[in-house]
Amino acid sequence: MAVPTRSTPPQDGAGLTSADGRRAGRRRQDVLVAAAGVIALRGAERTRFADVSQASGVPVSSLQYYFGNREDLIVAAFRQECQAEQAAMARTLGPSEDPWEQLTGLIRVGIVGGNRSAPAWRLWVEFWRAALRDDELRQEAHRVYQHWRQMVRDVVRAGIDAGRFDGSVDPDSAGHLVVALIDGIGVPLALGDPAITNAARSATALIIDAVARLLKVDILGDGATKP
Amino acid sequence: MAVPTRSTPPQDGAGLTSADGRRAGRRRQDVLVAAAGVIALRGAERTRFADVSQASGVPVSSLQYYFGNREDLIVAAFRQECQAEQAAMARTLGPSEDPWEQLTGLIRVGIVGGNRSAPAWRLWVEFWRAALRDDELRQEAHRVYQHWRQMVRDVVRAGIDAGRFDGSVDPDSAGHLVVALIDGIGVPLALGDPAITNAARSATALIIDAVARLLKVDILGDGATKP
Amino acid sequence: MAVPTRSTPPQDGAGLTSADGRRAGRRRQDVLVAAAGVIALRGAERTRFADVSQASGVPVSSLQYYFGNREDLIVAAFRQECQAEQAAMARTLGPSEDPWEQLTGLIRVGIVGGNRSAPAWRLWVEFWRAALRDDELRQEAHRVYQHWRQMVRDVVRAGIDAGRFDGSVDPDSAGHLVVALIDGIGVPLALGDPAITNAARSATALIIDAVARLLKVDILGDGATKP
Amino acid sequence: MAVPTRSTPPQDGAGLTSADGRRAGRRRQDVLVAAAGVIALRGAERTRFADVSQASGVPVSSLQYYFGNREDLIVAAFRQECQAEQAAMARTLGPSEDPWEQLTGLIRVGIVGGNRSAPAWRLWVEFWRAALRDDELRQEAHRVYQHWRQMVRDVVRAGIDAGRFDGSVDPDSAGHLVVALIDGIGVPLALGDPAITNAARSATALIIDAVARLLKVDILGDGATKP
DNA sequence: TATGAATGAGAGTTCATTCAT
DNA sequence: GATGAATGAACTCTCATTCAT
Repeated sequence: MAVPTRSTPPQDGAGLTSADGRRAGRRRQDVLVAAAGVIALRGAERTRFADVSQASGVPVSSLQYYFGNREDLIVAAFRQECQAEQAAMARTLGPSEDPWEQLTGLIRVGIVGGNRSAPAWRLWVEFWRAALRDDELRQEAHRVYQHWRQMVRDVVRAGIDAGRFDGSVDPDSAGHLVVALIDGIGVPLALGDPAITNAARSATALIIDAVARLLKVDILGDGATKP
Repeated sequence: MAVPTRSTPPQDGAGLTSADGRRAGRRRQDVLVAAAGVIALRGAERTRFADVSQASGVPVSSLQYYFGNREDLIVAAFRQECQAEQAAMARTLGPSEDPWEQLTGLIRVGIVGGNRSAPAWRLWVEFWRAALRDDELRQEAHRVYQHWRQMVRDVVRAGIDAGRFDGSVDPDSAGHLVVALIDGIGVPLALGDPAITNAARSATALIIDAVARLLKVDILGDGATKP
Repeated sequence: MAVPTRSTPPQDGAGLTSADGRRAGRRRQDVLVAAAGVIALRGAERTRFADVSQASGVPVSSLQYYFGNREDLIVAAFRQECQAEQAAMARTLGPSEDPWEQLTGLIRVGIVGGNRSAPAWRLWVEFWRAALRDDELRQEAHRVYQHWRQMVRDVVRAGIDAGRFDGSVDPDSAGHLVVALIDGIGVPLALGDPAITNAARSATALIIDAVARLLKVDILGDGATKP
Repeated sequence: MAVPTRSTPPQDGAGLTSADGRRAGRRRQDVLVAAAGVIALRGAERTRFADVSQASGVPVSSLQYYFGNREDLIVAAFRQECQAEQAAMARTLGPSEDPWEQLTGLIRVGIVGGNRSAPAWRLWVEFWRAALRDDELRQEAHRVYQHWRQMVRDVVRAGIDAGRFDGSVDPDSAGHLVVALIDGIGVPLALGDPAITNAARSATALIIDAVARLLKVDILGDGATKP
């Protein structure tokens, strides 16, 4: 029984579940996804209203009506992407209860993203760049990092408790390191570095191996962590 | 072969050592350093001729006369910065002959940069962003990565040969991982992430520790690598 | 003949007294007063629907529904203000029967307006400016001037007949001059000219004195006009 | 020996007499005159860069290069007009040494302006309106009024000293009144009020007559001021 | 009747670039 | 060789207005 009204202006973050706001949310959402695509393609600074308009089919003035500002549109697109990423992360933890599987799952999702590695990484580089000078985005970035590391930390702690990971490992540090490894391998991936792209061992395997080494994982699950 | 007049519209990289072209080279160099400063401050896309002019004291039209294009000026500034970074890296290897000390030296320089961590990292993030869409800069980035990893690889190999690092370590992988760890920790540093900035263990210590763990370094140098 | 529903898209000037159109008339009136306030504050050209909406609490699209056009809304506001002014003038004549008192009353009201001199004068300057290029407003301005001068003329004539003013005075000219003096002192008042605002003799006294001089008023009312 | 260079950017008020600034001054001056024309025609608020560009033959971006701002262009045009007016006033005093002739000269110039009465008055109304909300223009307006009144005051004082005007007249008040009369008659002139335009006695004669009355001028110059 | 949603038109402003010394 | 003057192009933003309840 969707009300066939046009749509309502954003209300930023709200309205996703409101009665007839669903369509508004839809349109807003669609625009943001389109905007994120443009950003990945052209870069945030070169993302014009005209580009997003063309990509989304929404008139320029409507975009301004929805988001107020070019700046705000870009920020909204980034935030939406961050939320999507975090949601994907959270979903990853579900399937298995094994800490190591959960951890490798997180790493895999972190590196490969929504199965389109390079473009996704380009967007992240754009995000970092934008967050350098935008307070709102910087806060968002801190939140994302915090969430990221916390998920890793929790899994590592669980792994230690379960005797799967070496007890000498500091879960906090592990959180920092795993995230750093992922971001750090993401940069050359974004840049299409042939040394990574064509590496005998894929980026993901490389990182997972390193993490196994760091945690001295008991890969077999027999309680004997690596020497 | 001395150029009798002041200087020639640069020819990129040439003339740096010519007799009185030195002065011209100086000016070019100074401008590029100033430009890099502006880029770190305002972002590459928002770096206008007027900004660089103000920062360097060189008139706008002279900048154009020297570098031709806004784009070209930015690219030149980035390349100059890359070269400076690589030179700094190379210098780091000199003082000691001990592989572990050399390696930690590289890491230290990589993370702390020219003793102004955050601003330097901002410039790197800008560089990655710019390299995403500029062929010339992307090639430059690949070169930088290659050089980086090679230095690490060589040191690791030497360390293994010397029995300081665990023999099971793959020097190639080590190169990738060390560089990834550095870049990966650099991003939150650039963003002023409080979780890193205020961390009990400094970013550098964190990374060095992780690398030690990965390489099972014989820290004491007694030939017994970590278990 | 009562209009059964609330009100009709105004028809300019009609419906003010209809049975329950009174409410609608009220609202229209209120909006126009609010609009006049905005005009005095921001200037007619910079008076946007949004401003009047905010000042009156009436939604933008309702304003358009009521008044049709931005232009038309502005014009209506000015006309309403003119009518109010003329009504105030007419009321002034009532209390006294003495021509000189009536004349000074007119001058006083003309200069001080609705007891908020400067803002009122700002509105008049706005009105003149608007009337320069709007036929409807220009006609209105001519009407206002005519009415103004006529009131003065009539009072002057009565004063001459009563022997209070010098017989050599031409009532027509007096009308022009008195109105000119008032408008002419109003301009610096509107502009906050310190030379007027802080003048030893207030603007009103200055003008009344001059008019007395022009008319050679027999101030004492003893039949002996000034020499 | 005019240097055939293009022109130099404004420097507001300066450069009118500088060596090669003459051409710059010329162009600037021409633009301002053209702008004043547009303002009189369309009103200051509706004066677009495009209008002035068309009227002056100077490209829009050059106008911005010269004046920086639309606002600043308008202000400059008004100020230039004010200066021209004041210069014309000052010139008026020269020819005769007779106070009454000087005074009527001032009045005539004040009312008729540069021999194009109505358009000139439209510009003044625009000026007042603009000065209502622009600090710079408001100051300018105060200066113009001050100068205006001072000229009248000085002439009146000279006239009293010479026995041509009645000694009971206060020169200060006379300054205010004469200026007020002129402005006050200018408004209906600007509005094309038929009652003034077609008046048997022209606006100028009307005002001069009133002033004569106020000052009890000894028109014949025989030392006997009017009774 | 009255109002929120959406959009087109128009204008200012910034900035790289060209031109002429 | 080096620089100031001038200008065109591009883009954001504001705001009246139309449309659909």
